[in-house]
Amino acid sequence: MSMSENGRAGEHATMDDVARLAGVSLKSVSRVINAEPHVSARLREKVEAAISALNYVPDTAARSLAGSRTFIVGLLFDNPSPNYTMNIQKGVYEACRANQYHLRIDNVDSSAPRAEYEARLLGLVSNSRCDGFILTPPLTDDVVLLDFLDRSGIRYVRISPALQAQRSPSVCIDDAQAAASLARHLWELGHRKLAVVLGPERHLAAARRRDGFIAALAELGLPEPVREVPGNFSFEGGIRAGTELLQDGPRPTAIFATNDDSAAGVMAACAQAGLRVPADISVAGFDDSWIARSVWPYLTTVNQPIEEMGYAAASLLLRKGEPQNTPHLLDYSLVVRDSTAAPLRA
Amino acid sequence: MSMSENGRAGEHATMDDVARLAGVSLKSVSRVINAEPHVSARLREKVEAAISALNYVPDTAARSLAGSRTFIVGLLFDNPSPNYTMNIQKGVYEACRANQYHLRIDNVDSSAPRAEYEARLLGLVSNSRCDGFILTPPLTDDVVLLDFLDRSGIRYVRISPALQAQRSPSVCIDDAQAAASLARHLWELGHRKLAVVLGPERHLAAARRRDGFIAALAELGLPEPVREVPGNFSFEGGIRAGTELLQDGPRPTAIFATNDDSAAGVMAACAQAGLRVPADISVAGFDDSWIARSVWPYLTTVNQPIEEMGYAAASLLLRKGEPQNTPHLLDYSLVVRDSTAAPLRA
DNA sequence: CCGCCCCATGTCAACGCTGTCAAGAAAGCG
DNA sequence: CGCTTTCTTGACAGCGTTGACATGGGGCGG
Repeated sequence: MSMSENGRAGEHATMDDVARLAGVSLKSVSRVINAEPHVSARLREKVEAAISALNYVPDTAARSLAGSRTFIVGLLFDNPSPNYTMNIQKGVYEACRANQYHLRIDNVDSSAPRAEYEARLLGLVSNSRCDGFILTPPLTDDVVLLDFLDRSGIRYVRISPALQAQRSPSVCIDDAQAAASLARHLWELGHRKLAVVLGPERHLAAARRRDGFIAALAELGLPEPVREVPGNFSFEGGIRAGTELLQDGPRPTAIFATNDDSAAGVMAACAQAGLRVPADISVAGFDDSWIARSVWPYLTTVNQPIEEMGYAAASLLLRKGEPQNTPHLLDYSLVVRDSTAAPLRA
Repeated sequence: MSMSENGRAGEHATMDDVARLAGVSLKSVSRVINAEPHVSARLREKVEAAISALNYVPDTAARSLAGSRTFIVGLLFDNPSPNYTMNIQKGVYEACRANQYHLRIDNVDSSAPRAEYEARLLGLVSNSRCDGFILTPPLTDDVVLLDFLDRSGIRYVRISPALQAQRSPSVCIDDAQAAASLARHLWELGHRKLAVVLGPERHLAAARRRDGFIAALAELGLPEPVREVPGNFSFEGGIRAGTELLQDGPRPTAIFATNDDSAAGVMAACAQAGLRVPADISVAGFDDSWIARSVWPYLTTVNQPIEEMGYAAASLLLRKGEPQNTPHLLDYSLVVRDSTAAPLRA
């Protein structure tokens, strides 16, 4: 109906205009906008007509000044991997938009000195006047932050928390099961000499991936132990880990890196060592991030619905009523691409 | 001085509290906060002491309701490449933070039908009540949007605009010169058979890179024409372009892809064709995005200070007084890594 | 048929800050 | 030394919305 006909520069209709045009009181307009009960259908219609005729959009500043809500969701990042961050952000953004909320993004840098970092983090949270926060790893497991939020009565939803899953609403996938499905995939291809590239020590989700992977193989009856080398979720770390695995000891026929960046690094190490993926060696990652399709061959990995997780987290945060503290589990899926294949017969 | 001592949940000090503690009027506090003239040093000190004692932070909602500013900068994206977007965002964010501004991010999707896209874009701009906008390509060259902003008297700064450089404040690098420096690098290594992978047709910056590259070679006296194949700034596009260049006709000894993603694709195509980079063929990109260090060998490329561009753009927007419409030029730098080397003697 | 309660709607004072205007103090000038 | 100008400070009314409360009409039990 309403054309993009708002006309003159900077002239915004106010609630007053709507009320006058609809012939009702200010408060009634407010009621319609906020979907409050005790509004007759007729009144609602009149108001809605006036709103769209005037192309009225409520003024957020006035709303938050008068009311108790700010209509802002805070998204907190620390040390972002660009792809992950972008995807989360996109999902959260869409959910905010659907709920007429705005998104405020803040970065903290945990590599700063702890005291400074903490001061900044708590300052950010207490001064930004958001209606709630969405936390991503590793902030999800920062006990100081969680304590502060709880103490202040600020709502928050965590994405893929590793600690105290029952402490707050959260969304995540079953990392262990997901890694297990990858383990079965490699097993079924015929791989028996396997290795894992671990994640950062404090990243507990990475540890769960490792555990799920190894447990699944044990269950399948893998004869020999899985080799494990450290990694740090980065491409360089992947190169180092891959190099280590290829140089010393018996060479694995398949390597599972606990995220895609590491896996890409492992593939680079293989190329350096003159091995062809997947003919000579299989490599698999985890996340299905953008890099999984920016390497050749395309990476076999586990897809986490990252954007969807962001969307779900924001929806959880914005939903009225008492939040559930049980984790909201989303589906992962195994994405078989070109970096895994049956091992050559020796 | 001030500890993170703001104490009880949700209790924020107001200007009233500050005024009372400092023993001055409300308005005086306001003056200090807004750095208005005509404030004695003594008064300023008293107020500042009270502010930090109370850990006072002005309420943005009230400020924007009462005043004419909203303290929000809008950052508009369309079809974001994750790395580019993240870096711009980071720079803009930091500049906002330095100026006590907040950042609002909005995405539009230009692949939607034109009418819908336009309605959304203009709605976004006119309803979001930002003090100004930062535009990134390709939004920088959307004439409908620019007209609307100008007509509405809304300030904006463009990052790397391609059209009508004098129309608004903008920040950019000299794409042609940057590509030329890459051309000279390849020339000096001894390459004489060169090829370019182009960018999306409408991306004019990509065209400028191509032009600068070719012009520099012509000036150096390159005996034969540079081969050109289409690309679309994506990894897949790079693979296709690379494959095309390697299959038909005389094989180039060096390939310049007009962005890093394409370059990574070209490298993948080389690997598929059994060629080794840089021994058999050199590859160079443009952007120095994150992918340049997520491939092996690490990519030789041109560094655009993307984050800095975001920072500069926001600073320009927030600076008081009449903005300059001459482009704000930032420095690029040639980043020589491992993907380029002297060609083998035939 | 009366009184009570509930539903629909309205009135009005905040919310925390800035813009306008006024007033007092200090400084400049002849 | 008195008058004007300039500098410094303050009083007060909104900004556009919501929350608390008031009001009046209709349904329902007794």
